[in-house]
Amino acid sequence: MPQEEKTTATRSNEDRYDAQRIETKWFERWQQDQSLYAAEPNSTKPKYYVLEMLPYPSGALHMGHVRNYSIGDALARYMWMNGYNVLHPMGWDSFGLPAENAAIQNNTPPREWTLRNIANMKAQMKRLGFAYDWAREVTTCLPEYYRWNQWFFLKLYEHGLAYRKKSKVNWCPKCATVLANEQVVDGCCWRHEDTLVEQRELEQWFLRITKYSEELLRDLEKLGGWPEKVRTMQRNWIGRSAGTLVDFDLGGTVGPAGSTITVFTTRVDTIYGATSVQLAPQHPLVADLTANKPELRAQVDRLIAEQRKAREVGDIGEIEKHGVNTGRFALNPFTREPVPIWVANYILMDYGTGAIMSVPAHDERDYEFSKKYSLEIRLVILPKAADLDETVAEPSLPVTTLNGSLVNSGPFNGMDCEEAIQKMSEHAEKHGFGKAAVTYRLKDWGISRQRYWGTPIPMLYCEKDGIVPVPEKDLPVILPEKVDITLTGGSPLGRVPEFVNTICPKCGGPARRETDTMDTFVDSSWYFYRYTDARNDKAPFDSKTVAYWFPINQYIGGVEHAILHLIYSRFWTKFMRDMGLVQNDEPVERLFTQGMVIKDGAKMSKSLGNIVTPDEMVARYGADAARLYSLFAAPPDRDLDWQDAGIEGIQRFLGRVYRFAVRNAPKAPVETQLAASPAPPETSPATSLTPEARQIQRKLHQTIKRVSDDFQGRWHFNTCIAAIMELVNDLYSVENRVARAPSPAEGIPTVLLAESQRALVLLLAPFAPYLAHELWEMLGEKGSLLRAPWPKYDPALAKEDEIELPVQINGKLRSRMVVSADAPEDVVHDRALAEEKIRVALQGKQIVKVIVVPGKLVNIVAR
RNA sequence: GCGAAAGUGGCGGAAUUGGCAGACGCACCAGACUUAGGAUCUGGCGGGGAAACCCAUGGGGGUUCGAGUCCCCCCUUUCGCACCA
Repeated sequence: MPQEEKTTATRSNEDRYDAQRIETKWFERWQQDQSLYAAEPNSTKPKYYVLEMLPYPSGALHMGHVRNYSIGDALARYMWMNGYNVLHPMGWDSFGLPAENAAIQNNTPPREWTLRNIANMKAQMKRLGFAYDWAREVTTCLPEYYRWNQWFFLKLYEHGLAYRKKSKVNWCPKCATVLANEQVVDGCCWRHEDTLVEQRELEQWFLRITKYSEELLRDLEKLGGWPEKVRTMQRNWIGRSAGTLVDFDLGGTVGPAGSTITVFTTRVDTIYGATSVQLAPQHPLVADLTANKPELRAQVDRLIAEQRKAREVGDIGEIEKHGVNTGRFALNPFTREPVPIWVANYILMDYGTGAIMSVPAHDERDYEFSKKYSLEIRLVILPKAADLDETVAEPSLPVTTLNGSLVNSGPFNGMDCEEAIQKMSEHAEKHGFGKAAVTYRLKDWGISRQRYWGTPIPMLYCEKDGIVPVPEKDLPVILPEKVDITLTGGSPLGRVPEFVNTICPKCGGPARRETDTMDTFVDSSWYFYRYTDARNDKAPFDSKTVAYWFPINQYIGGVEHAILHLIYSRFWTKFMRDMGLVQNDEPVERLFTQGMVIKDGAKMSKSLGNIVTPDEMVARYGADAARLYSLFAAPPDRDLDWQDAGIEGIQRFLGRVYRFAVRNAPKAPVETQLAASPAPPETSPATSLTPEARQIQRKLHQTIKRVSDDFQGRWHFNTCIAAIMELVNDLYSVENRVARAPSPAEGIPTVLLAESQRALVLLLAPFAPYLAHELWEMLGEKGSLLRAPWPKYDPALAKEDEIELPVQINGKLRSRMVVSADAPEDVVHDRALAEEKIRVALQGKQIVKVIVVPGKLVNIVAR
């Protein structure tokens, strides 16, 4: 190659990296082939289902989306290149409140607003070059999708898993609708963190997710590919607690005849020490206890106010314990002793039974409370340690250990706590005043929403036949278009007579439709099954097709869905399995939660004005640069601090790659220089290479190894992109050295150069697809880059010939020496001691020990 | 209060099993090419010191030939849980 061509860059337009030109060219080509990223039907390849969480079409993509999809797209492309049949779809979680709010503000119908946003965001995704199979696109707000929500609802109803009940529900005044428990955070609405959720008594549809409480908990053990953090959050949310229900008899003094107070306890072994019963202020019996006692009622109301206030502050744990004595008594069924009934502000109605037995000697809260009100404290458990220690007369209270034995407990004296819990539960059950029980924090999923933009619940109310499901053949129940959606006066659908008024399919008489719509988390509970068979109009999907693709091999999204979407969709899968629709117990094999994109130390948000938009980045730097930077700036599981200057560095790097390729573009078709397959060992044996060529070859194989390893393991794309940069830096540095060399024979063999360029393009393909395609074409390659085999590395060629070993004296660096990489230990040992600097430093000292760590260092211990 | 993760140059971040702390990138400095440079190429770049060297991974102890990495105590940040009976 003539030297003039290899010197530093010239200013010609040809070798300028013009991201817009390259990306526009390929963007247009990709638009013409809609099947480019389609999965192969009847493929013999192994399948791989990679999925990013579908977005809500809010209007435009933000950088968090770009990051999420850049990770998924890199993986999808990598798996394609590794010979997998890849499913990589995308869709729109397109029902929901923002569309209604926008409609109210801009006077645009929700449907129009939503579809316009989808069109915009889809165009953005395409421009960013994400490889989605758009033929499988799912849009949850269209009847072709939501009819299956309705179908599933009917199936749930048939199986007794959907039911209607009147109950206290969470109401957000700003959303003007009911919320699920999962949508309440610290007593406030998940969308309005400053808005306290109210309790309203309403008739609502619930899904019986609690039927699967135990399995949802147990199967978390199977999800080894999930972050431990997410599993812990789900475990906490399900909140399993094993204990005993015990009825305290009221002796007919309170409430209807035979009324009892049922308490839940995990420590029934301490029941002989129960010296009071505590009720939540909202407990139903409180009404009877306070009947004709306005003074008492007022005190209870004060307790309720205290609870509310603590919730508001979001710190119920810090509430000062207060209680009132009702003056009534309940019988401890074990001792037949009457104990006073109190109402206390620290007892929660929504946990357990809303009533507890108070055992001050063996529970910290009960101890604190009973001390305050001078209630009796009765010791019934002796810790083992205190038994042995003669000098301690009384163990310090409260004693909460399970490692003790019972005293003052009648026939149960002397038993271990564990044994006593079992025996006493059996005893209670045998005598009809209790039983072993498991309680969960998880409650049934309330899905009714008093809003317009959602799936209509396919139910009718007939005066004669009561609740009647819409017959399957009448699905979908279409969401009407022209609806007044202002926030006043309950469900908007209730104001559409032609929707509400219908005919009962049973009796033919008049009937009213349900006017609430479904929680949008219903939509996302099963959408990923629909992708496998997205255009099916006979069923939500074909079970055989699902069996081929499921479970999802890799799911990628934000950790904010750890308990909402990710627990609902696990429930949905288990229900569908029990229906025989799917075979898998769990929808997602591996879950990856990427970090947030932040800027200037805060999450990007309009109100803070620290927004960087993808459109802006694509226009200024190109899609490749935006994507590559979102992967390079931080490991994907950590938060990413966006810096505008950082993306410029990435753009420079892409320019360096491009210019190197242009300078060294093959003069003849590649086929004549290089065998068709990338088989480096044969094409360029290490032995005959100049040091420069060998350096490139070694770096090339090391880089392939590093990038491949990262995809297989840690997904630290920041370091593997850094590795590719190092390779490019080495290519530049060798190019420069060769250009300055006296003899042309020092050059890099054309074959090795071509091999390096080819591998470089392949390594970049998952991260920067536009540039990779451009260079692939420039190399004269004809086949699809997406299906080109991922490069292989040869460990022998990746190995260093010589290494620089540090030589330490007492752990301090004193010298360095270059040795052959496989030099035997004794040679390294002798060389180290012969080093000039070492000899000087060791003068007057005595060598105690020499530690040689092959390939790492030498440390001489001397005194 | 309990649990988890994190804390490394001016900045984002490397250091996969205890083995040269600071890879890669940004910013900055210098040189080259240039009418010009917000382009490109080359080199420098933790702090102190003239140098030999010394000091440095939130702070303090410890284990070890050797600690960013392991152990103990403490501080800060983020996240999760929080009177769960």
